[in-house]
Amino acid sequence: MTTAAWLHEELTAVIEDECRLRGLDAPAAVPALEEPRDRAHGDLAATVALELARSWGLAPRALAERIAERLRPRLGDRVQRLEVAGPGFLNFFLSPLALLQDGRGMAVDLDGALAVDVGRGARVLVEFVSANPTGPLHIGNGWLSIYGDAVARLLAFGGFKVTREYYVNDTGGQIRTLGASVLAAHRGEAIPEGGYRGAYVSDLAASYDGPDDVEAAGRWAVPRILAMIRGALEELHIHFDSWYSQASIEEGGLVAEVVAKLGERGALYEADGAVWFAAERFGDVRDRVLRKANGDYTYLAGDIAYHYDKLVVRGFDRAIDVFGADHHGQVASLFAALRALGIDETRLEIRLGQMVSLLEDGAAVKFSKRAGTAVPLSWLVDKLGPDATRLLALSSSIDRASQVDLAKAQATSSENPVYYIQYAHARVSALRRQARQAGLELDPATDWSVLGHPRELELIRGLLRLPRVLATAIDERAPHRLVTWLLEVAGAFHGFYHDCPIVVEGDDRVRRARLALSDLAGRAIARSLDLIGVRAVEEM
RNA sequence: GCCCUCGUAGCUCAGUGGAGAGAGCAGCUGCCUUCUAAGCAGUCGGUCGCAGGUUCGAAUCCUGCCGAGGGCGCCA
Repeated sequence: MTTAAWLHEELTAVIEDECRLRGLDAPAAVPALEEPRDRAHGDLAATVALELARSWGLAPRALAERIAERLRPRLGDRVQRLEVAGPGFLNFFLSPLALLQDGRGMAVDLDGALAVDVGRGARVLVEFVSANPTGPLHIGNGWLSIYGDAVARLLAFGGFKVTREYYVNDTGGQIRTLGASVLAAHRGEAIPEGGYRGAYVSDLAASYDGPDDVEAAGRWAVPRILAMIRGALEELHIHFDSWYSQASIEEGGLVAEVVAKLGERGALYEADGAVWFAAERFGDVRDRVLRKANGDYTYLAGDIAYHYDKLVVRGFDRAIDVFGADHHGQVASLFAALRALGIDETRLEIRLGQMVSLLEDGAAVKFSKRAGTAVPLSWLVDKLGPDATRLLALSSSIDRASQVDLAKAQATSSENPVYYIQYAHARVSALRRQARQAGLELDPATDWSVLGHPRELELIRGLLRLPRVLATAIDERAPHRLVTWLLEVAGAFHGFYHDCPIVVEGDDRVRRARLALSDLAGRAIARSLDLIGVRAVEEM
């Protein structure tokens, strides 16, 4: 057991005992100990006294003193000092021994230390990218593809059975527009108003040999464009388990079936020759058309059927959609439809990523296919490589509209954070090689008690933070938290490496312990990099 | 007009109920005859958009305002 877990147990025991003495109900749970930002406040801190003071009718400080007094005799040599500070914080100063024990424990069983099983085998469908197959992916698409892929990796690590799916919008007006663009280019005519003008259109048109029909040309072009999209994703090590066709849902009759189901539940009405979904009654901001006056189904009708397919027909326990903020308008409608269909809406989770823009000459330029400001994803990957691209995309939260400074991303590529992290791993790899050559055996269970340098302790503290960070990253679907941790721990490792000789150290016991610590850092970094899909290199 | 998201250092961003707010880049200053200097150390830099409120405690929660982005189609 880690020191933090053990302290939490002791603290809980004291508080429960104190409750009995006072005839009070024990709190549902004593919050976990926190790591204060300021080391002057100890290694771990508890805020229970502040939280319980009111209901116990005591001054927080007095309550903290009382808890501290009861706790002190139980602490032994793993805690150097317990002090009450500020308004009533309980600050624990651990003995180096406790940290070293925890570090050694983690080194001996890293898998055990990191294990989280929040998924319990639940089947989750993660839908992401799903960009219309009318042109190559741009950087904005790319950012969210990388995010979706990292979330899928995290969920799989967290015990979910994950399926990655790309929803292919291979039907409807845009495909006709695409077909018309290809045909026009094929005939050497001008691209029609509102059509697709990229170079890929003329490339495709050159090899088009089908009939002179807009539908046919569109259907012909889609798989070819999808191949381009797939290629760009493969470069980033993003693979899908399933490419799900919108047309197939329509042709299979599911759209009609689901619309009928909504009708049976009294959620539909007709007006102006169209079939409407009474979405407002189910929480949407307005009602929506599902079937147009001309008999065609709307995109929303297909999307509702698609989600019905995910959650009912295919029976996934959970569906996670990763959308760009420009699809924000769909969210309320989809949830309204789930409510109307009687499907537990908590099974659907929609992650909206804010828009990505390009920073050029200090001004943001939005990605727009029409305005011609969409930079192809593959262009950036060619410049930076998959690792730097992925790390750049994952270093900030998707809740924030991020700005990519292309000039900086390229010019400072050697100073890119990805190299800082990979360099730490490469250094560990070099140490392992040199240790082998020097006949120094790597043993995680070696005696760690010979360590104690501030750099060593700082690195161990950082490593011990990983289990909590990982759990949070999974829970919040926030891979950027792992990136933040990687940067911190890489920094701690570089500091340790700089000040603490390892293979060349004279004291053999210290050599072995430092090698074990380095090795642990390397494994923890490699594991985390793998979860965000960035390679851990052996040398640089 | 209504709805959603965001506003933190010159720039790009962490931190979303805990104690004097952090990192990287940019600027300035040191450190390579020992395991990779793609490194380490120091320094400069902030009314956490503004104003109220809730709380023992607010960058974090609530309200209003300002600013940015997105949405509000019988488009997809």
